Amino acid sequence: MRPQKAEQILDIAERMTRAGGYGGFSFRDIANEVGIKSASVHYHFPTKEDLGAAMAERYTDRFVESLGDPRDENRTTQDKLDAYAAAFRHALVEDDLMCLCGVLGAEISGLPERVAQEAQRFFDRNRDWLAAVYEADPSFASDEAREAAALAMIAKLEGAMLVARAMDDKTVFDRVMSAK
Amino acid sequence: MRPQKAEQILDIAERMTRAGGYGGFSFRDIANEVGIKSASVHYHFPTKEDLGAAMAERYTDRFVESLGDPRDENRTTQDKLDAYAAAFRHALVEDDLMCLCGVLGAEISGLPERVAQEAQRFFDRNRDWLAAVYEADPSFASDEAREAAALAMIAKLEGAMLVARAMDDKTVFDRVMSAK
DNA sequence: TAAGATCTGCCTATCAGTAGGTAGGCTGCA
DNA sequence: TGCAGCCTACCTACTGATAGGCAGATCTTA
Repeated sequence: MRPQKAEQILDIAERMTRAGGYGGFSFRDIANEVGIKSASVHYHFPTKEDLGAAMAERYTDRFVESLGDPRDENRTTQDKLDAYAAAFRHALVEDDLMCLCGVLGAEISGLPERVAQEAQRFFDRNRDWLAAVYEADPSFASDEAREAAALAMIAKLEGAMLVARAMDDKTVFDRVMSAK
Repeated sequence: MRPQKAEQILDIAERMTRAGGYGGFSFRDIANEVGIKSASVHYHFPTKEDLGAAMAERYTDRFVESLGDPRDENRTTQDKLDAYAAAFRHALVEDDLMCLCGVLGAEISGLPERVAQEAQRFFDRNRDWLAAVYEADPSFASDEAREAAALAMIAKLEGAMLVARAMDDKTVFDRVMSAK
């Protein structure tokens, strides 16, 4: 288990990053909010890259874990897909923030290596989860088709979040998701 | 007309922003590449907000202008939509960069006001262009339906770009766009 | 069980580097 | 002569990061 203070630091860094990107937080910003000095933040996370990678790793693990088992036979495929979309919707509407790895993905070539790797892992894990869900759908004939559908679903959701935030209109998300 | 040097400055700022976000360029970065001093960049664009807003404005104007007339009767609806998707594809594959306003949209709450406004204008203009294209499609019964379809198209394209870059795999874009 | 050693979590102080931004001067061209 | 365009030189504020120290908890061992 990570110390409570470290979790608190990650909470704040995550919120600031989801609002303004990887450059949107500094060790001093975080320290001020936690109520410690910036040098003490370095005690928990030696470098900004360490902090960024830990933040993205935790986000991905939590997110994928919240989705549950993609092969759970007690839930329909549609239920799982609805729950998947609801996870994104929650991040946008409840948190009033962008998806962390969506933000990081947008500025990926400006990120430290390990942060970029963790951001990439989010999308790999999401694709795998959705592709596993689609295994129960006989209308998909191949792994390639399932993977393409998975990527399309992720893209639509990330895009819907991004556009909703950019246009400063959260109804955009629902309109995109229910468009024919 | 803007002086040639100012255009060059915007070119470099745009490329750097599309790679690493609004925080991904500095006046010094740009000055070094242009071959002048950072103080001279301030001569052309007094503040970073001025530069950022001009960059986003130029990007939007060029992009929308390249799309042509959405009500042009010499082109089919499908042709126009294909050309629209191709414009995004070009930005990703040819430039090897994210959409400028996609990046800005992702970090929108951390942007200076006028830059955020220009980013928003990109999406407004795109929505209007697509909605106008859909006017020729009788399967859309209302302005609301056309607007929803327009937003869904933008979201899918921005999302496809974002995911393709985050996963460091440009084939993702085509797979998303051709998924059933 | 007492004494010493070590660990945790924070502090102060400071660093070199970079950020955006400004004042004022030089140069060459219309 | 005037001004566009660039320069030098500088500013303040902030960046991530490091060194060294200190109080208190915890562990070790004689």
